[in-house]
Amino acid sequence: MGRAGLTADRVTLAGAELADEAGLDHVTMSAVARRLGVKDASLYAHVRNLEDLRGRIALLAADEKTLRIAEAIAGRAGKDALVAYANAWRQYAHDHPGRYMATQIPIQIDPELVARAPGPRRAVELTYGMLRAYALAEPDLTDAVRLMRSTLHGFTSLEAAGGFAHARPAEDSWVRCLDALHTLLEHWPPRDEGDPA
Amino acid sequence: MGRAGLTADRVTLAGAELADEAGLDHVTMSAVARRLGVKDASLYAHVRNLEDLRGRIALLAADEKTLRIAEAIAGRAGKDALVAYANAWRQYAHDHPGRYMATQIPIQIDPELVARAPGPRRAVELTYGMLRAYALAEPDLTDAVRLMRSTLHGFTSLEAAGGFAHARPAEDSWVRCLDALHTLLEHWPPRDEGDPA
DNA sequence: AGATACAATCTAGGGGCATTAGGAAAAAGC
DNA sequence: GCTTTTTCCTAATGCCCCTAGATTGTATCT
Repeated sequence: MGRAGLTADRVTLAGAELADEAGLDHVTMSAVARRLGVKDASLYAHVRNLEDLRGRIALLAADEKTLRIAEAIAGRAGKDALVAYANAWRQYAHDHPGRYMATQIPIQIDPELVARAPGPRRAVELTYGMLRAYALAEPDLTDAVRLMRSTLHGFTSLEAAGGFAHARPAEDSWVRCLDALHTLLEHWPPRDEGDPA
Repeated sequence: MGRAGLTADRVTLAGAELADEAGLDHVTMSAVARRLGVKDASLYAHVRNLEDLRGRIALLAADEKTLRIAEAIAGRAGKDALVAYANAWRQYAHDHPGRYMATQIPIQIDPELVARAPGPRRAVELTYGMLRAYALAEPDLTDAVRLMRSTLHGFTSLEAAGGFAHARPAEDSWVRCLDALHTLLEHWPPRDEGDPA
C-alpha cells in the first residue's frame, strides 16, 4: 500500500469540498477519510478532532473570501469599491456555501491557528480601508463597518437559508440594498441625540 | 411506572430548552429523552426524527420571536416602532441563543407543519406593517424589508458568533446602526439608474 | 365491572460516527 | 544497512440514530 501523503491542509481542503457539495453537517471524520481513501483514524495525525477540522475549514474560508474581496476592490474607490466588495462577498457564499456556513459557527478555534491565519484580520482591515472613502470618523467608522458586515452577512445568510420568498428576485433586492448602503454611508447620521422632530 | 405524558410540543420544548442551555448541536434524541426521563425510542412516537425535531424547534422560535416583536411594536410608529422591533429581535436572540440558531438552518421542514405555524408568515407581515410608516412603494418596500431583516439578522448573528472584537461595545454600535437604518428608510434612494456623478 | 381497543412507552438490536491505543510499514537520517 | 521518525492501519470503546416488536397503562364499550 502506498502512502496517501496527507497533511493538515489536504484534510482541511477535502473537508471544505465536502462541505460545499453535501452540506457542512455531512463533514464527518468518516466521510472525509472516505473521500481521501484513508481510514478515519488516520486523520487524527493531522487534525486534533472534528471540531478542530471545522475550525480549519472556517479559517480557510475566511482566507479565501478575504483574498477574493481584496482582488475585487483593488484599484477601486467609492461606490465602485463598495459594490465590488459586496459582490465578491456574496459570490463567495454562493460558490462555497459549505465553507461559508463554516465561518458562522460560534468560534472555538485553536488560537495559535487563528494567529497564523491572515484572513479574519485582513478582512476587517479591508473593510475599514474601503469605507475610508466615505470620510467617517471614529467611532462612526467602526459602527459603519459593523453595519456593513452585518448587512452583507445577513443577506447572504438569509438567501442561502431560503429566507426570501420567490416574489421578487433576490438579485434585484441585492442591487437596491447596495444602493441604499452607499447612500447611507454618504449621509451617515450625526451622533447627536436630540434631533428635533 | 407511570406515563410521561409526552406530546410533540413537550418534546419540542425540551429540545428548545436544551438548545439554549447547551447549544443547538447538543440537541440529540438521547439528550432530550434523558431530560424528559424517557428512553430515546419513545420520542419517535411524537417526532419523526432528529431533523424533524430541529425543524419544530425552529418553528417554535419563529413563533415566539414574532410574538415578542408584535407586542413590542404595538401602538408605536416611525422610529419608535423600528427601535422596538429591532430590540425585540435582538433580545430574543440573546435570551434564546439555541432556538435562534435553529431558525438559521437551511430549512427542510415538514410543509404541513409550516402551514400550521403562524410565525414566519406573520413576521413578514409585521415588518411590512412597521415599514409602512416610511411610505415606500413596491418594489422598494420589499427591498427595504429585506435589508432590514438582513441587517438585524446579520448583526445578532455576528454578535452571537463573537464576530465583533471587544474594541467598542456591540451595544453602542447597535444603537447607531438603528439610527442609520431609520435615516436610510427616510431617505430611500430613488430607483433611477443614471444618477450623474 | 369486565373485556376490548388504542396509544404510549419500553426492550433489543443494527449500523454509523468519534476517538484512543498500540502495531506495522514506509520514509528519512546516520 | 540500521535506527528513528512519521504515516497509516487494526482493534476496540462508547455514544447516538433509528426500527421492530413486545408490554403496559388508559379509555371505551357493553
